Amino acid sequence: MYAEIIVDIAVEAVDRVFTYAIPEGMQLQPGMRVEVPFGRMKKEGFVIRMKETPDYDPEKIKCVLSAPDTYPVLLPQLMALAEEIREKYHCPLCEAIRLMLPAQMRGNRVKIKTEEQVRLIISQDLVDEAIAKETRSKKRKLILTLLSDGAMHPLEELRAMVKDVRPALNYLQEKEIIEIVSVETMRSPYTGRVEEATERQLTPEQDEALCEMLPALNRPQKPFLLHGVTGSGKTEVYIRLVKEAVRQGKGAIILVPEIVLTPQMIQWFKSRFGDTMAVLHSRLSAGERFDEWRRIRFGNARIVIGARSAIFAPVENLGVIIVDEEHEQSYQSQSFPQYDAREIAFMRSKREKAVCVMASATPSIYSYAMARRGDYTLLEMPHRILNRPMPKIHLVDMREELRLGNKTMFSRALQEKLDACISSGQQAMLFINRRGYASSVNCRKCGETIRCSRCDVSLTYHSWDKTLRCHYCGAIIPMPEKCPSCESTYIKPMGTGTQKVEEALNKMYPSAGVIRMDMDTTSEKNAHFDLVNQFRAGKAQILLGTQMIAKGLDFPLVTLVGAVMADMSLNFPDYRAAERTFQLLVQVAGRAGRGEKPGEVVIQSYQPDHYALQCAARQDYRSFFAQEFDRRKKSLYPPLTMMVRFLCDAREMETALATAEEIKNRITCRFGNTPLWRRILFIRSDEAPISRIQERARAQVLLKLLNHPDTDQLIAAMQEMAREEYPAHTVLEINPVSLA
DNA sequence: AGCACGCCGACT
DNA sequence: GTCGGCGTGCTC
Repeated sequence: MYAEIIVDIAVEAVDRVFTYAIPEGMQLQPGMRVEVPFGRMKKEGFVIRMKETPDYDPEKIKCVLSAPDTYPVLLPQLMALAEEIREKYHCPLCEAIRLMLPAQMRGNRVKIKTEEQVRLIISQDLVDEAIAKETRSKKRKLILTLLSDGAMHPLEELRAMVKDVRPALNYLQEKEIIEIVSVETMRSPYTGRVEEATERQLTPEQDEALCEMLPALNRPQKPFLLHGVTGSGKTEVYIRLVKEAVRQGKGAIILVPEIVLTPQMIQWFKSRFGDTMAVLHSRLSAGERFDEWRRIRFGNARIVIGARSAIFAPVENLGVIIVDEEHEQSYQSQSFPQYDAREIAFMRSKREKAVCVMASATPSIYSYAMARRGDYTLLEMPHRILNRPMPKIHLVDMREELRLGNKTMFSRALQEKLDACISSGQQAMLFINRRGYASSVNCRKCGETIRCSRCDVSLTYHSWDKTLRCHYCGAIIPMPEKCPSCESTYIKPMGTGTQKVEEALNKMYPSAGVIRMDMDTTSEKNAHFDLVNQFRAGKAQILLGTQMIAKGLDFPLVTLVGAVMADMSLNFPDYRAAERTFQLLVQVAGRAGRGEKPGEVVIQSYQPDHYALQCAARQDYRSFFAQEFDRRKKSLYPPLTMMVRFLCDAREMETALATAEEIKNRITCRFGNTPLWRRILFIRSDEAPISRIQERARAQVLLKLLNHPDTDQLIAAMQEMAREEYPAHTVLEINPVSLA
């Protein structure tokens, strides 16, 4: 017998199967991992298929060396999916396969944790006799009594019950009364009990959405886009759907944006599904990750909740895929291959006939467009559970405040409501999308802004240690006494950041307690979790923070939410600025009024007429979508087109620019006279918006491509181009998350 | 990826 | 005359 094998080398030149002979007695199946001789190297590979007769010179065929596992590490469905990924993202097959295996599995560095366990090896009826005979040692008597149930007992357990247990055990082992064996164990981060949560009555909206989705478990259907407002109870719908899948003997995958941000989601699922659930996210240790993977692979866990890469979990008989907060950018991988977990979810659900649900309170423009076109089935839940009202939203024009002499960062409206909220003992959340004390430090005399010496960005003042910090390279310098360019001492922090707001709040409400959550206060391991819990426990009345407090948190006592500078993200040089601002504001506003008391929201803005703010204030997704989609269509932006960018970085801007220019010219020469040229709507090479980061000059080639089946060839060609060597280091980005 | 094979410049 | 530069090309 022969096996066709993909060798684990990520290069196009070897991205094809090689035929190996299977030695006598070796049991191989497609999907298994093998070690093979390759050239004069020893390499890992994957069995793609078995063959009776080789189509390669049998004289030259070598033998498989070994198979490290006894089972296929790749399920057939996932092997097929890997092939599909190779085609779609133009990567070698082994790169696609790597996505599907826990990192430690490669390179044979798998350490399987073992635990010593003890049990009786004499028959049950001899035990009492043995216990009776143990008059010499109380310890041995106790051990035998503990073991008399015939079950395996972890050595640790005995150690806890009997001190200095080892000699006694050795004695009993020698007498062949007990045996001590090593048993493979799992390092499971979330072992635990099922605390049967009270089943909540579904609202008619939830029920209707669920009833639409359930039939898809048995009859393949288009993916669903579940558009449910904040607080509409999407999680409960997921749970019911998964429950039914489990009842039918199927498994489920639930994707969440960043698992550390949604501990609540895990709690909910854990309380319903207990140990049949596995959790996969970036903060697990290598060992934990591997064990969770094995629990899934061997069917001990059939429900998987995890971040982006969990879409590749080896769940057999997959019934449901849910993508929660579908609009989040974190579903797009930033490393090669640049897959999008939502696309993979779609591909996988189609292949495995699973129900696919994309859900959000603020669907991405892409998904809603798909739904409108009929590629997704749209389900809407426009009301909150328990007839709770949506929060009342006030949009405040900060220009008007200034005109009336209010120079503080809080409008009169926010100030009043904050006063009322604090004095009545309730909780408030304030959102400001910038960390640090101020946005920049400016010289009042020459107008100069203090910039990072290594990056092309302004430095941010941090008040607690009086430093200036670069948020791109992390550089820290002491706050200078005078302006670096004109030596004037009249330099001053401008604008507002979380630290400045914190300072103001502490002054205004000395006894209320303020918790600040941003990159600077959450860098330690459990800081995020701890701060959230402190606020939930009522240790402070005000939670202040950046993006990270905007999503997924559920504090029932919060009745007031303020967005201090709501339009900050609106002026980024990015075509998604409006979409991001809208999403952020709707999500932030959604934190208010999640408990019994209704919530209020104050959105402060200098551009209150902008449709992103207007629509957010009305919580009017449809209107926002209509206007944004129209704008994208007019300006030819995604999802109607594709943005592609080569990012070239080098020591000197000259080099970076030259490389960008060269790439642009090569594209022009190569495709200028072909029909594919018509798919390129726009090509330009120039400096990147942030022209220097960490002392590296940045230039770019920016392309806008028409969505068309044959655009794929262009992408493939560009991917190849990006791999070549240039004077400047070059990477290709497809629909990049940031255009900085 | 790694390594061999192969065709042109300065040295034991 | 050789030692060695790293440019193509192959690996079952």
